[in-house]
Amino acid sequence: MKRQSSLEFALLGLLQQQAQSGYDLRKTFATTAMRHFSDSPGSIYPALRRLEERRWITAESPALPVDPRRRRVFRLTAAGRETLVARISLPVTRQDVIWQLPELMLRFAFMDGNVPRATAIRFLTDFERELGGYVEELRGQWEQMGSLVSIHTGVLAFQSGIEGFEAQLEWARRSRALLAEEPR
Amino acid sequence: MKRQSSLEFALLGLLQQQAQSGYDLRKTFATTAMRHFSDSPGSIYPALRRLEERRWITAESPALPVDPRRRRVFRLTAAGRETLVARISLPVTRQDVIWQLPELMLRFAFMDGNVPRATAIRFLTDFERELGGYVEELRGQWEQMGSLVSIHTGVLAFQSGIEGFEAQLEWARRSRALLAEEPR
DNA sequence: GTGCACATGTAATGTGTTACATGATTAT
DNA sequence: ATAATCATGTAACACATTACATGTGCAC
Repeated sequence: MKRQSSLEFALLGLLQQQAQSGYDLRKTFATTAMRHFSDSPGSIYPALRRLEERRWITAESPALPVDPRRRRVFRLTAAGRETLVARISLPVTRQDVIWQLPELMLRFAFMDGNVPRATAIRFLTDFERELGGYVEELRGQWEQMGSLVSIHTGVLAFQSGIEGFEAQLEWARRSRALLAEEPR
Repeated sequence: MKRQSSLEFALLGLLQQQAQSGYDLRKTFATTAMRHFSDSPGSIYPALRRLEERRWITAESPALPVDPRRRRVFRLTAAGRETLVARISLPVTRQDVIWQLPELMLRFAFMDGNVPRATAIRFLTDFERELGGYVEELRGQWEQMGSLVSIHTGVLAFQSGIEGFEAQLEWARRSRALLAEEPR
């Protein structure tokens, strides 16, 4: 039961949306908002091979008789889809909001078409609870840092973190309301 | 000219503030806002040894004749201090705001007592410029995602990212004003 | 015909993670 | 006495990064 890496998860999610080649995926990582993933061939091709070995994706050789550019287009298998859905549906823990915020957002982003809307709403509910608790905890620490006689960059940096989390909280509340209202 | 890891940088910064043992550092990582660093012994002790080998820190044996608990208290050397200051003073690039935001905040947090206030102000100026540019770019992508007939979690997740960055921008502007006003 | 984008891959290296291991001191 | 905390360490493993390597098709 080895936990797959974030990169592998991202690859599964992208391949669920659209069957494509390693090169296509690299371009996505290089040019879109998923930039924080490396687009280096040394990370992506080995990761694709691992997914292939686990039978979560398959490579179909492209338009015949031969594609001179030997492109390999990958698509999700049923097992891959299951893995993806399982990962997306994981509960939101305090550990996640502390250490894995980007991955949580990725999970939310991949929910479309993979899980019912109720799951997305539950995700946001849990997210608000855990993140809210964490922000309170941080606030407590912040107050103990004492009335700053002069301005310390350390305290300011800490504040920046809190405000970032608060923005995410706000976003979650708004998004949950949107999803709840929205018909269908 | 090998680039040191974020962990090594964090260790240098903490040791500059206070000479302490590996165990103390682990506790800091485990309990404070620097939680996103692992507190596992398998990461910290080897990292401390690397820093020791490069002569950036030294271990002094504690209160003699013998500390039965064989605590090793580390402190920065002059060379270590130089390394720390150099890393803190690095220019803020677009790459940094995209891929290394947490590390940027760490650099800002460690500025106190290590670099003049003007450096902190310049940091924020550059930070605002680069982050502002990146946010504009993201907004452009967002508009091209098209008027969402229905609400997609993907689009919402994207929005969350933008709003997070905007919160950081706001913070930078406010903090820069504070630093500029503040006397001394 | 030269350079660039397409397309995939391997090898070396460093480092973070997890799990394991050891032993002393303090609290109950 | 015995559990928890203090304190440091190693070994196995997986993974990301960087650099290198190869070759095609197309545009100018």
